[in-house]
Amino acid sequence: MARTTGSDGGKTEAAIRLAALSLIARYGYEAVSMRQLAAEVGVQAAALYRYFPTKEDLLFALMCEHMEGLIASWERTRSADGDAAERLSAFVRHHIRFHVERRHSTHVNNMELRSLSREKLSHVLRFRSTYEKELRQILREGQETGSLIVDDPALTAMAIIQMITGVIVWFRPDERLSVDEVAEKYLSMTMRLVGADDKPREKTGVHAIDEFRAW
Amino acid sequence: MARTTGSDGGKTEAAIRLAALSLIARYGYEAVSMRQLAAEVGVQAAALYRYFPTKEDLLFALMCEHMEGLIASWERTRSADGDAAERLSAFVRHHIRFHVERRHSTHVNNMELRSLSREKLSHVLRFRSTYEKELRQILREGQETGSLIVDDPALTAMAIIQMITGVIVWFRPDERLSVDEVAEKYLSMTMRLVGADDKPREKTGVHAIDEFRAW
DNA sequence: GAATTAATTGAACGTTCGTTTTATTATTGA
DNA sequence: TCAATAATAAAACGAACGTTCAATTAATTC
Repeated sequence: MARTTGSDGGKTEAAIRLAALSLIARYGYEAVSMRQLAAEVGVQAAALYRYFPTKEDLLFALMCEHMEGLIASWERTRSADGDAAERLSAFVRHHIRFHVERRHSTHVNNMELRSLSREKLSHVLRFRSTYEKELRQILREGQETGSLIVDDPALTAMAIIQMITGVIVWFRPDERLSVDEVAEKYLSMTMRLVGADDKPREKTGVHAIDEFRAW
Repeated sequence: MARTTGSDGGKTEAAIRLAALSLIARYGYEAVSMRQLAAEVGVQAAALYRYFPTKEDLLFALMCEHMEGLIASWERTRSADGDAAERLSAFVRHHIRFHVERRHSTHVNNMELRSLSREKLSHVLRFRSTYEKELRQILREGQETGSLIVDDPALTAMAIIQMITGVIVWFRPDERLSVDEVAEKYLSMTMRLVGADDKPREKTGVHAIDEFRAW
């Protein structure tokens, strides 16, 4: 046998990406074999090589897609106006929602960096650094205007990102808390962490994003 | 050839554990082969099986050693007296120091859980839960006495642990910051996060641990 | 409807994996 | 000094790995 009825390159590639994210998130990149992935897609292992030249290229493609999506989504969401506290609120809310809605690719991006070659790794790290710089700039502005308590913007940015990304380690939808409830709790902790009161952000930040997200 | 001159079971096992932590932390459990590990130790692969029945048992032993050490170290450090803020300070300082000093085994414990079988996994998770409960109890006490702002003790405990464990991802000794400087910065952020001022902890917490750590 | 292209199969390649077995040597204790 | 035991080497096991190649069929184009 050979080409199957109804086969479509576009759909097959999408199915490969989806299955790969799910399997790698659960078992790890090294532990997932190309045959296992092919079986999940419902195809022979050789068919995968029509879409991705090597296993590592597949991993790299998944990571790039995630990071490009993250940066593009934040660029669509962020607003130039607003003080540092308001922009920080928007950043935290967006970050948590984006990552909770993409648990698998977030896991892959956080856990599988060591499986990339030097060049591919530095490519992904450049994406990361672009994104982290957004948070650092918000913190630095808050530090300069005195509206936020930020001892070390770079260190604080790492601490905040690790805290709010950590949601996906334990959070599962359909539990006692919704995504939005969790996001608000993490936002409160983040704002206290930088010495900003809850009050101002509740007046401004919430509804601007509410409209965008169509609650 | 067979037994080599000067060979010693105790030293060989220790060398295996050390090399395994280093290799697995760098390349990941699945990516490290028994032959690669044996070469790092300076021994043949078959010799490893005199100390660990399987590769997974080796990983499990490394994880248990780390968690038992963490819990025992905290039990030696913690003090029954002091308010919630003081006990939280001690917890954060101890956590950061312990993990920074054991970067490799911390990495292995955080990244390789998925490579364990169900039974071994639940064994390690029980260690984790024992340790996390210590932090939750501190936060709950602070919540009940009103000395700390804690909306949800379990959620706050996860957020704090993920933030302060994240140090090992970016922190390297011999840089612009020492371990203790980093620990103090994270402590400040943690205390603000739970709405506790810097002032009281600087008076009490620091010196009690200073003596223990022989600064 | 014939030619071309897209999509996939099935078999095979050489390599590496975790692990076992057997033999051999160093050390220890009587 | 000699048996017993501890520690290792060397070779081999079958299984699984990522990947390639040739053959084959479905869809598309003219």
